[in-house]
Amino acid sequence: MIHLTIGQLAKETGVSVDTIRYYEKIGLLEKAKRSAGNYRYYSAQMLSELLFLKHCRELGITLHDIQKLKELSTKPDQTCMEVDHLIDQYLNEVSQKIKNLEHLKQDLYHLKQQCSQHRTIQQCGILKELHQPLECEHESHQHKKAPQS
Amino acid sequence: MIHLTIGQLAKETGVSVDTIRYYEKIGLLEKAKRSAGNYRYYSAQMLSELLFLKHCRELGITLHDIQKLKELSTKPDQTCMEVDHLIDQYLNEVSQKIKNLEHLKQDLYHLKQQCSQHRTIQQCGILKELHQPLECEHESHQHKKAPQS
DNA sequence: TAAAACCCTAGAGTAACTCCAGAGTCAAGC
DNA sequence: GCTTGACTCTGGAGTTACTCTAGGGTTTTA
Repeated sequence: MIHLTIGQLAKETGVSVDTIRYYEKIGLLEKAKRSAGNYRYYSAQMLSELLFLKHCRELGITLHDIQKLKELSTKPDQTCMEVDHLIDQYLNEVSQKIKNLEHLKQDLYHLKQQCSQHRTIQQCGILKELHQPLECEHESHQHKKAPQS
Repeated sequence: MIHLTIGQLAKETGVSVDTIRYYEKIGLLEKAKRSAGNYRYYSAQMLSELLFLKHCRELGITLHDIQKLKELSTKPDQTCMEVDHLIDQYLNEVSQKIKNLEHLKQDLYHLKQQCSQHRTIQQCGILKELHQPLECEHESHQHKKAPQS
């Protein structure tokens, strides 16, 4: 019978202690059992649950959508169209993000060309260019939202 | 002499009213002059400042780094090595993000193959797979951080 | 003169954590 | 038995870059 403390679970899964407590707090992870001293402890089942969460997160699935997946899991006889659809959505999003980033890369590259080292700020082509509308080869680009770090 | 209200400035630049006020609050944009009725109003100079901000954001430059760029701008005789370096950093980041997303896309695509429509949740290959470690062709991938939406 | 359209402020909310202080618990060594 | 260090607990604040709300004032238009 596995019986892990939260620190051990964290090590085992690569998910931080804080994050595990956070998942519990928002109800994404079942409330852990407690020892006499009020420490959380975890079974193999919980470990596997947490790994599921982790894999989903690595795929960029939001906590909200993970919740949806978990709810779907409780209805074993429904078709999995919805699951399929959700993954499709993420595929589209990722493809779109890649496109936007490629544009961004072009723009940044173009910007970089404007300035070589050993000039002064006053002559800096980069700063000059940033004060103008961007107008590179791909005129019609619109990365509506700047990517979050 | 241009004399724009905040709403007009927002329309002109495509930056929301809330965002403009936010930039002022955090000191990224100079405090606007006020009319008798306490309305902000803006000159052509301010408009151009805001466009600079906007272009930077479109390139994914953080507010913190935009501040840095502005500070550098006030030292016209320094070399622009730092500016160059900053843009380089963003180029690297963007390239790395693209790589990670390409991996992600592979993973999601692989996942999608696991399930065709018209199965039940119980048989769903996607959900099954999410409960296992991901192990696709590119064994050694590590998108350390899931991409933010 | 009244309504619609605009503007003001302060503060809360968003996602998904991360970090902190202050306190309790546990195992090992002396 | 006691101390020390490593671990755990809680509640709450901080992060980024906004966005939204409530509750009010101002300006413009009909």
